[in-house]
Amino acid sequence: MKTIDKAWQPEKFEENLYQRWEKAGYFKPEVNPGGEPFSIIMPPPNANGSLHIGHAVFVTLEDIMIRYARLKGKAALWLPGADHAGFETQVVFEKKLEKEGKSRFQIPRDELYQMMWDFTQENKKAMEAQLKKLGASCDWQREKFTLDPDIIKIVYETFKKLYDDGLAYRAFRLVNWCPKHQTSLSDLEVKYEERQDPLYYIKYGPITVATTRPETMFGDVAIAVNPNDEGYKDLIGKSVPLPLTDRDIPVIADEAVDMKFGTGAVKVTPAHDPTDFEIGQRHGLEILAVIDDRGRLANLEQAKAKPQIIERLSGKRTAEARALVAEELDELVEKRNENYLHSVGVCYKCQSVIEPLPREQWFIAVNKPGKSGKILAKDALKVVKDGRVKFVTKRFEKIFTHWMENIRDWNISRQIVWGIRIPAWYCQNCSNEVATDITYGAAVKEGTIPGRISKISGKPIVTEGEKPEKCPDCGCADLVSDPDVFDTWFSSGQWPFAALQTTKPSDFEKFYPTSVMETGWDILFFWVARMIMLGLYVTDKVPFKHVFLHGLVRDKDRQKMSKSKGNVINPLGVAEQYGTDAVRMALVFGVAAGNDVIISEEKIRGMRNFANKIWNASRYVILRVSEGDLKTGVIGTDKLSDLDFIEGGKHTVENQRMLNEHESLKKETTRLLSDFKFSLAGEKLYDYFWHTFADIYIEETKIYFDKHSDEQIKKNTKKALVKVLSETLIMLHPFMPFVTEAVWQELREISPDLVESIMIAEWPK
RNA sequence: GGCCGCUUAGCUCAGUUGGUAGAGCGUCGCAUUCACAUUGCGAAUGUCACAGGUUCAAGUCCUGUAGCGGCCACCA
Repeated sequence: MKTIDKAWQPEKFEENLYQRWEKAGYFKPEVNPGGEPFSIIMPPPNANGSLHIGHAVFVTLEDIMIRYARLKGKAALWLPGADHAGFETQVVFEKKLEKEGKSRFQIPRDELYQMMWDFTQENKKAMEAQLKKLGASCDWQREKFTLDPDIIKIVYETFKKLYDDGLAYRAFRLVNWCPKHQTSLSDLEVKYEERQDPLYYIKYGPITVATTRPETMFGDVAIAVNPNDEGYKDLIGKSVPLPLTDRDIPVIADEAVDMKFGTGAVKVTPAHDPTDFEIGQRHGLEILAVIDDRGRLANLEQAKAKPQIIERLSGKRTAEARALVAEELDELVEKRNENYLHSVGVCYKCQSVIEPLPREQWFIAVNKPGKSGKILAKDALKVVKDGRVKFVTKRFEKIFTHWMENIRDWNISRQIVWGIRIPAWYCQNCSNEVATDITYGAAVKEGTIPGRISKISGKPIVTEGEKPEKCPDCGCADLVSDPDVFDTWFSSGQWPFAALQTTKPSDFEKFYPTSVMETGWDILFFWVARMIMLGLYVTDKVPFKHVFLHGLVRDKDRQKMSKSKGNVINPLGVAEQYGTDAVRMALVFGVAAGNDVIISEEKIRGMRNFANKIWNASRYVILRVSEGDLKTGVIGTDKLSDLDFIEGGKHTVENQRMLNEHESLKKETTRLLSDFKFSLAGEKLYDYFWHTFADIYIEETKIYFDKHSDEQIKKNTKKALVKVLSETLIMLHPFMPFVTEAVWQELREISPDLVESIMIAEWPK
């Protein structure tokens, strides 16, 4: 005697169902061998923590797309992965070390790398379990990690290709330096804050200059004025004394100087200010650095500072030095504008003020043609304009275009250990900068990372290119490797093709370009833009045909979720409490594409109620059709062998109306899903199932099950119930995979023609 | 400074090619051993920010105004 539970109990089903699906191979594209390829590369979550509610959004949306495609008979591949996440992870790990009273600067490079390797592997494992809990139907056998040796090999090949093409180059430039993390950052990783600081007016002999940063004056190499500024005409070409030092600096003329700002004269510090750097380049000025890696005054001897100044200021942090310099200058400070409002660049992770420092680093040229004729930014703009890459919410296309049109060269060197080591070597003898002849194929150097053996190649994993035998310029073997690692986005920018080229031999051929890239709009520039540029550059094809961007998750008061505000919803926690289906549905319901996702526990509870509604309405159908006992839930023995209606059979008007409405629902839902309108499709199904199928139709059937004795009508009504229910379940399945499958299995008891799993059912036509 | 978006029921938001305003949560009344109280039935609440315009018809298209939010930008 089989019974059916009175309520939907997700905890009783979810884990088992997921395991069954995975074991049956349903997550693999091979379940639909002849199907049209459909592919999504999962944005690999950072392996430095656990999944948060934002991850649940992408899992839900991508799983909806994949399950829908699979039900439509496509060979649907969802390729999972995890990201080592370079700097991000190192920041997390450094915090962890700090709590233990340690500093990363005390730990040898290889040892630190090893520690972080273990750290990310642990996180990765936990994240995989969490993705499964959320019902992600991705192909785990194709899972990739951004530090897999075969991925590193591809990243090296790309770098080499860019280098040979003249698009990856090493240059001595001003970079964004975080003095806390002691690494450079890309322009995107610098945030700007409005601040009020004093603006000092300082007398340099006959000229007064205005500055917010008097402490950089030791690096001054000139005074610049606008060539059209009558007031300074006579001074151009003359020299003025640099206070607190024993040297003079020239007065030069440059168009970049705004006559109306301050006194119309600027101190020029090429080593510590981007505009000044450019002025310096134009006039061939010395780059005199007086701030070190830790953001402290240094090199004051070379700057010819007076001895007592060197004594007093060397090693002082810039903020502290600022006040001290003002003090030393004394009456040379003509006046101070105390509350000058300006924006200051800070590190996006630690809010330390960014110091522009001159450093030798690797850059990617984005606006200039390579020898190949390719221009990264321009080519990327073109494919978007052509519609070869379509943004699902059109407005992001404008944002993308605007950014891409104003993009500047990209600094990819990071002075950290966690990441892919830049495979470049420098000759010690011929002082010739670069001797980078990268042999990437055998990316192996014994003992670099002790004890770390690749599962794939069986060789030790390293993050360095193989050392070239000799310098191509002078022939010596005295080569040293670049100590830096790549910006993590340089490797993740290659993710779609790199991942597909390293899973199965035919995957790239079959699944690239991928169908959809679904991710958060906050990484539109960081990631999506770079994927388009690099994907196009390396493969000559776009990496994806559609970009679907989702927003930020906020609470019901529109507040961003954060640990400090205490409004964080842990997706796994609420999934445990209300069921995964409820969480998933709550994350798409009422959310327009690209908009922020507003979530609250009440909303999740509402969707839990819906899951229960599905369960109970189905329970009713199963008990009715099988002639079971509605009260106890004991399923009867009657079965429906096929769902075709009896020839010439009679239908009640209610049946007929129901079947008609169901037909239009199918059309509508299919259209909405194909159009990426997940929210509308979900709402439609919700409304239909609850307020039409359950509230109206089922209620109507009660009447004629009780009152009519016509067997043919009864039979047709049963068939209509099962047909409408089973097809609606299939349509709901992408949204709520667990309850729909659980019900499907019960339904098979009374309708044996249904396929063994709803996952491999056919999308209703 | 440039660009983008938002303004619809008490709250949070949908609204698909312009065709008599919707959902979730909440509120009020009634029902209750009949699939489901994780329920059913019924009810209330909106000059769709404001001002113009196009149209037979505008929440939906155009122009302007106000408020809010976001992104980008090297102002010493």
